[in-house]
Amino acid sequence: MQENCVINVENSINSGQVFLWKKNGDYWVGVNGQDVLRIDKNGIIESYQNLKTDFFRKNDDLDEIIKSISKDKTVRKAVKKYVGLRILKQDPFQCLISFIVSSNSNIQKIKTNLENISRKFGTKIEFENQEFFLFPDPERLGKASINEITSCGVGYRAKFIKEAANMIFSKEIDFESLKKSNYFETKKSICSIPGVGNKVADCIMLFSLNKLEAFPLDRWMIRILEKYYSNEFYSETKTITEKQYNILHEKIVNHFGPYAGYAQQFLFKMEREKYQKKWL
DNA sequence: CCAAGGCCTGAATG
DNA sequence: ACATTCAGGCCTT
Repeated sequence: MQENCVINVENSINSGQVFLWKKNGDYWVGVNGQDVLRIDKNGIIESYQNLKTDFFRKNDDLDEIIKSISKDKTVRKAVKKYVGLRILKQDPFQCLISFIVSSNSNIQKIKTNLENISRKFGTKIEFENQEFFLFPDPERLGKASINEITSCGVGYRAKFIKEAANMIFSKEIDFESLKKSNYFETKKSICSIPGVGNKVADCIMLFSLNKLEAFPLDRWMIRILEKYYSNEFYSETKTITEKQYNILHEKIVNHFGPYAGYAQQFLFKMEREKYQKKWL
C-alpha cells in the first residue's frame, strides 16, 4: 500500500475546514448539509442518509499531488509531518454559510454560531441513538428573519446569510454548475454573494467546489508567507487589496502548481499547531 | 485604484 | 472590576 493512501481523520477534521464536528468515543461525528457522517479512525464513513459522499476526496492522487506541491523545504516538512491530511469535500451551502460566518471572527465563536443556526433552523434527527440538527437548507435560511438569524450570535453577518441563502435558493448561484466551471468564473460568481470576498471565496471553492488551485489568504497564511516565503512572495503593502490578492495568488500558483490548495492546507495546519491553536 | 474606518460579538488581555 | 484589543474579512466612503 502506498503511504499516501493513508487518511488521517483526526488531522483532517482538525484543520480549520469544518466546524460542526465532535469526537464520540472512537468516532468522529459531524453534520454535512442534510446528512450526518460518522467516521472511524480509518476513514470509513457511515451516514444518516446512507449517501455515498467522497468526503475525503479519495480520487485525488496524493502521491502525485504531494510530489507536485513539494517545491520547497517548508512544504516538504509539512507534508511529512502531516501524512494523511486531506482536503475535505463539504456540502457547498453549509460551507458557504460557515465561511461567511467566519469572517473577522474566531474558531470558537464560529462553531457556536453554526451550532446555533443548526439548532434553530435545521431539522432534528436521530442517528445512532443521538440527536442531531441537520444544517438548514437554503429555503429555510432565506425565509428566516434577520432578527432570528442575529439571535444566533452572528451580528452584522445576519443579512449576508439571508441574502446568500436566497441567491442559492433562487438558483442565481448554482453550485452544481460551478463545480464544472473553472477557477476564475467560479470565483467571480461567488464573490457576488454579499459577505463573500477573496478569502471566503477561496475557502468555499477549495473545500466544496473542487477548485484545488484555490489558496485562501487569511491572516495566518499572510504571516506564513512573510515568515517562510519573503523572497518568493514579497509584497510592499501591509493591507492586501483585491488586486494585490490576485497578484499574490498568481505567484503562488506559479510556485506551487495546480494543487496549491493542498500546500495551503499543510502549511496552515503546521503553523497553527505550532501556536497550539484550538480547532473545535 | 487605494487607504482608512467601521462593524456584531465575546473571549482574552491590560 | 472595567476598558481595550483581537479574532481565519468585508463593505463603504
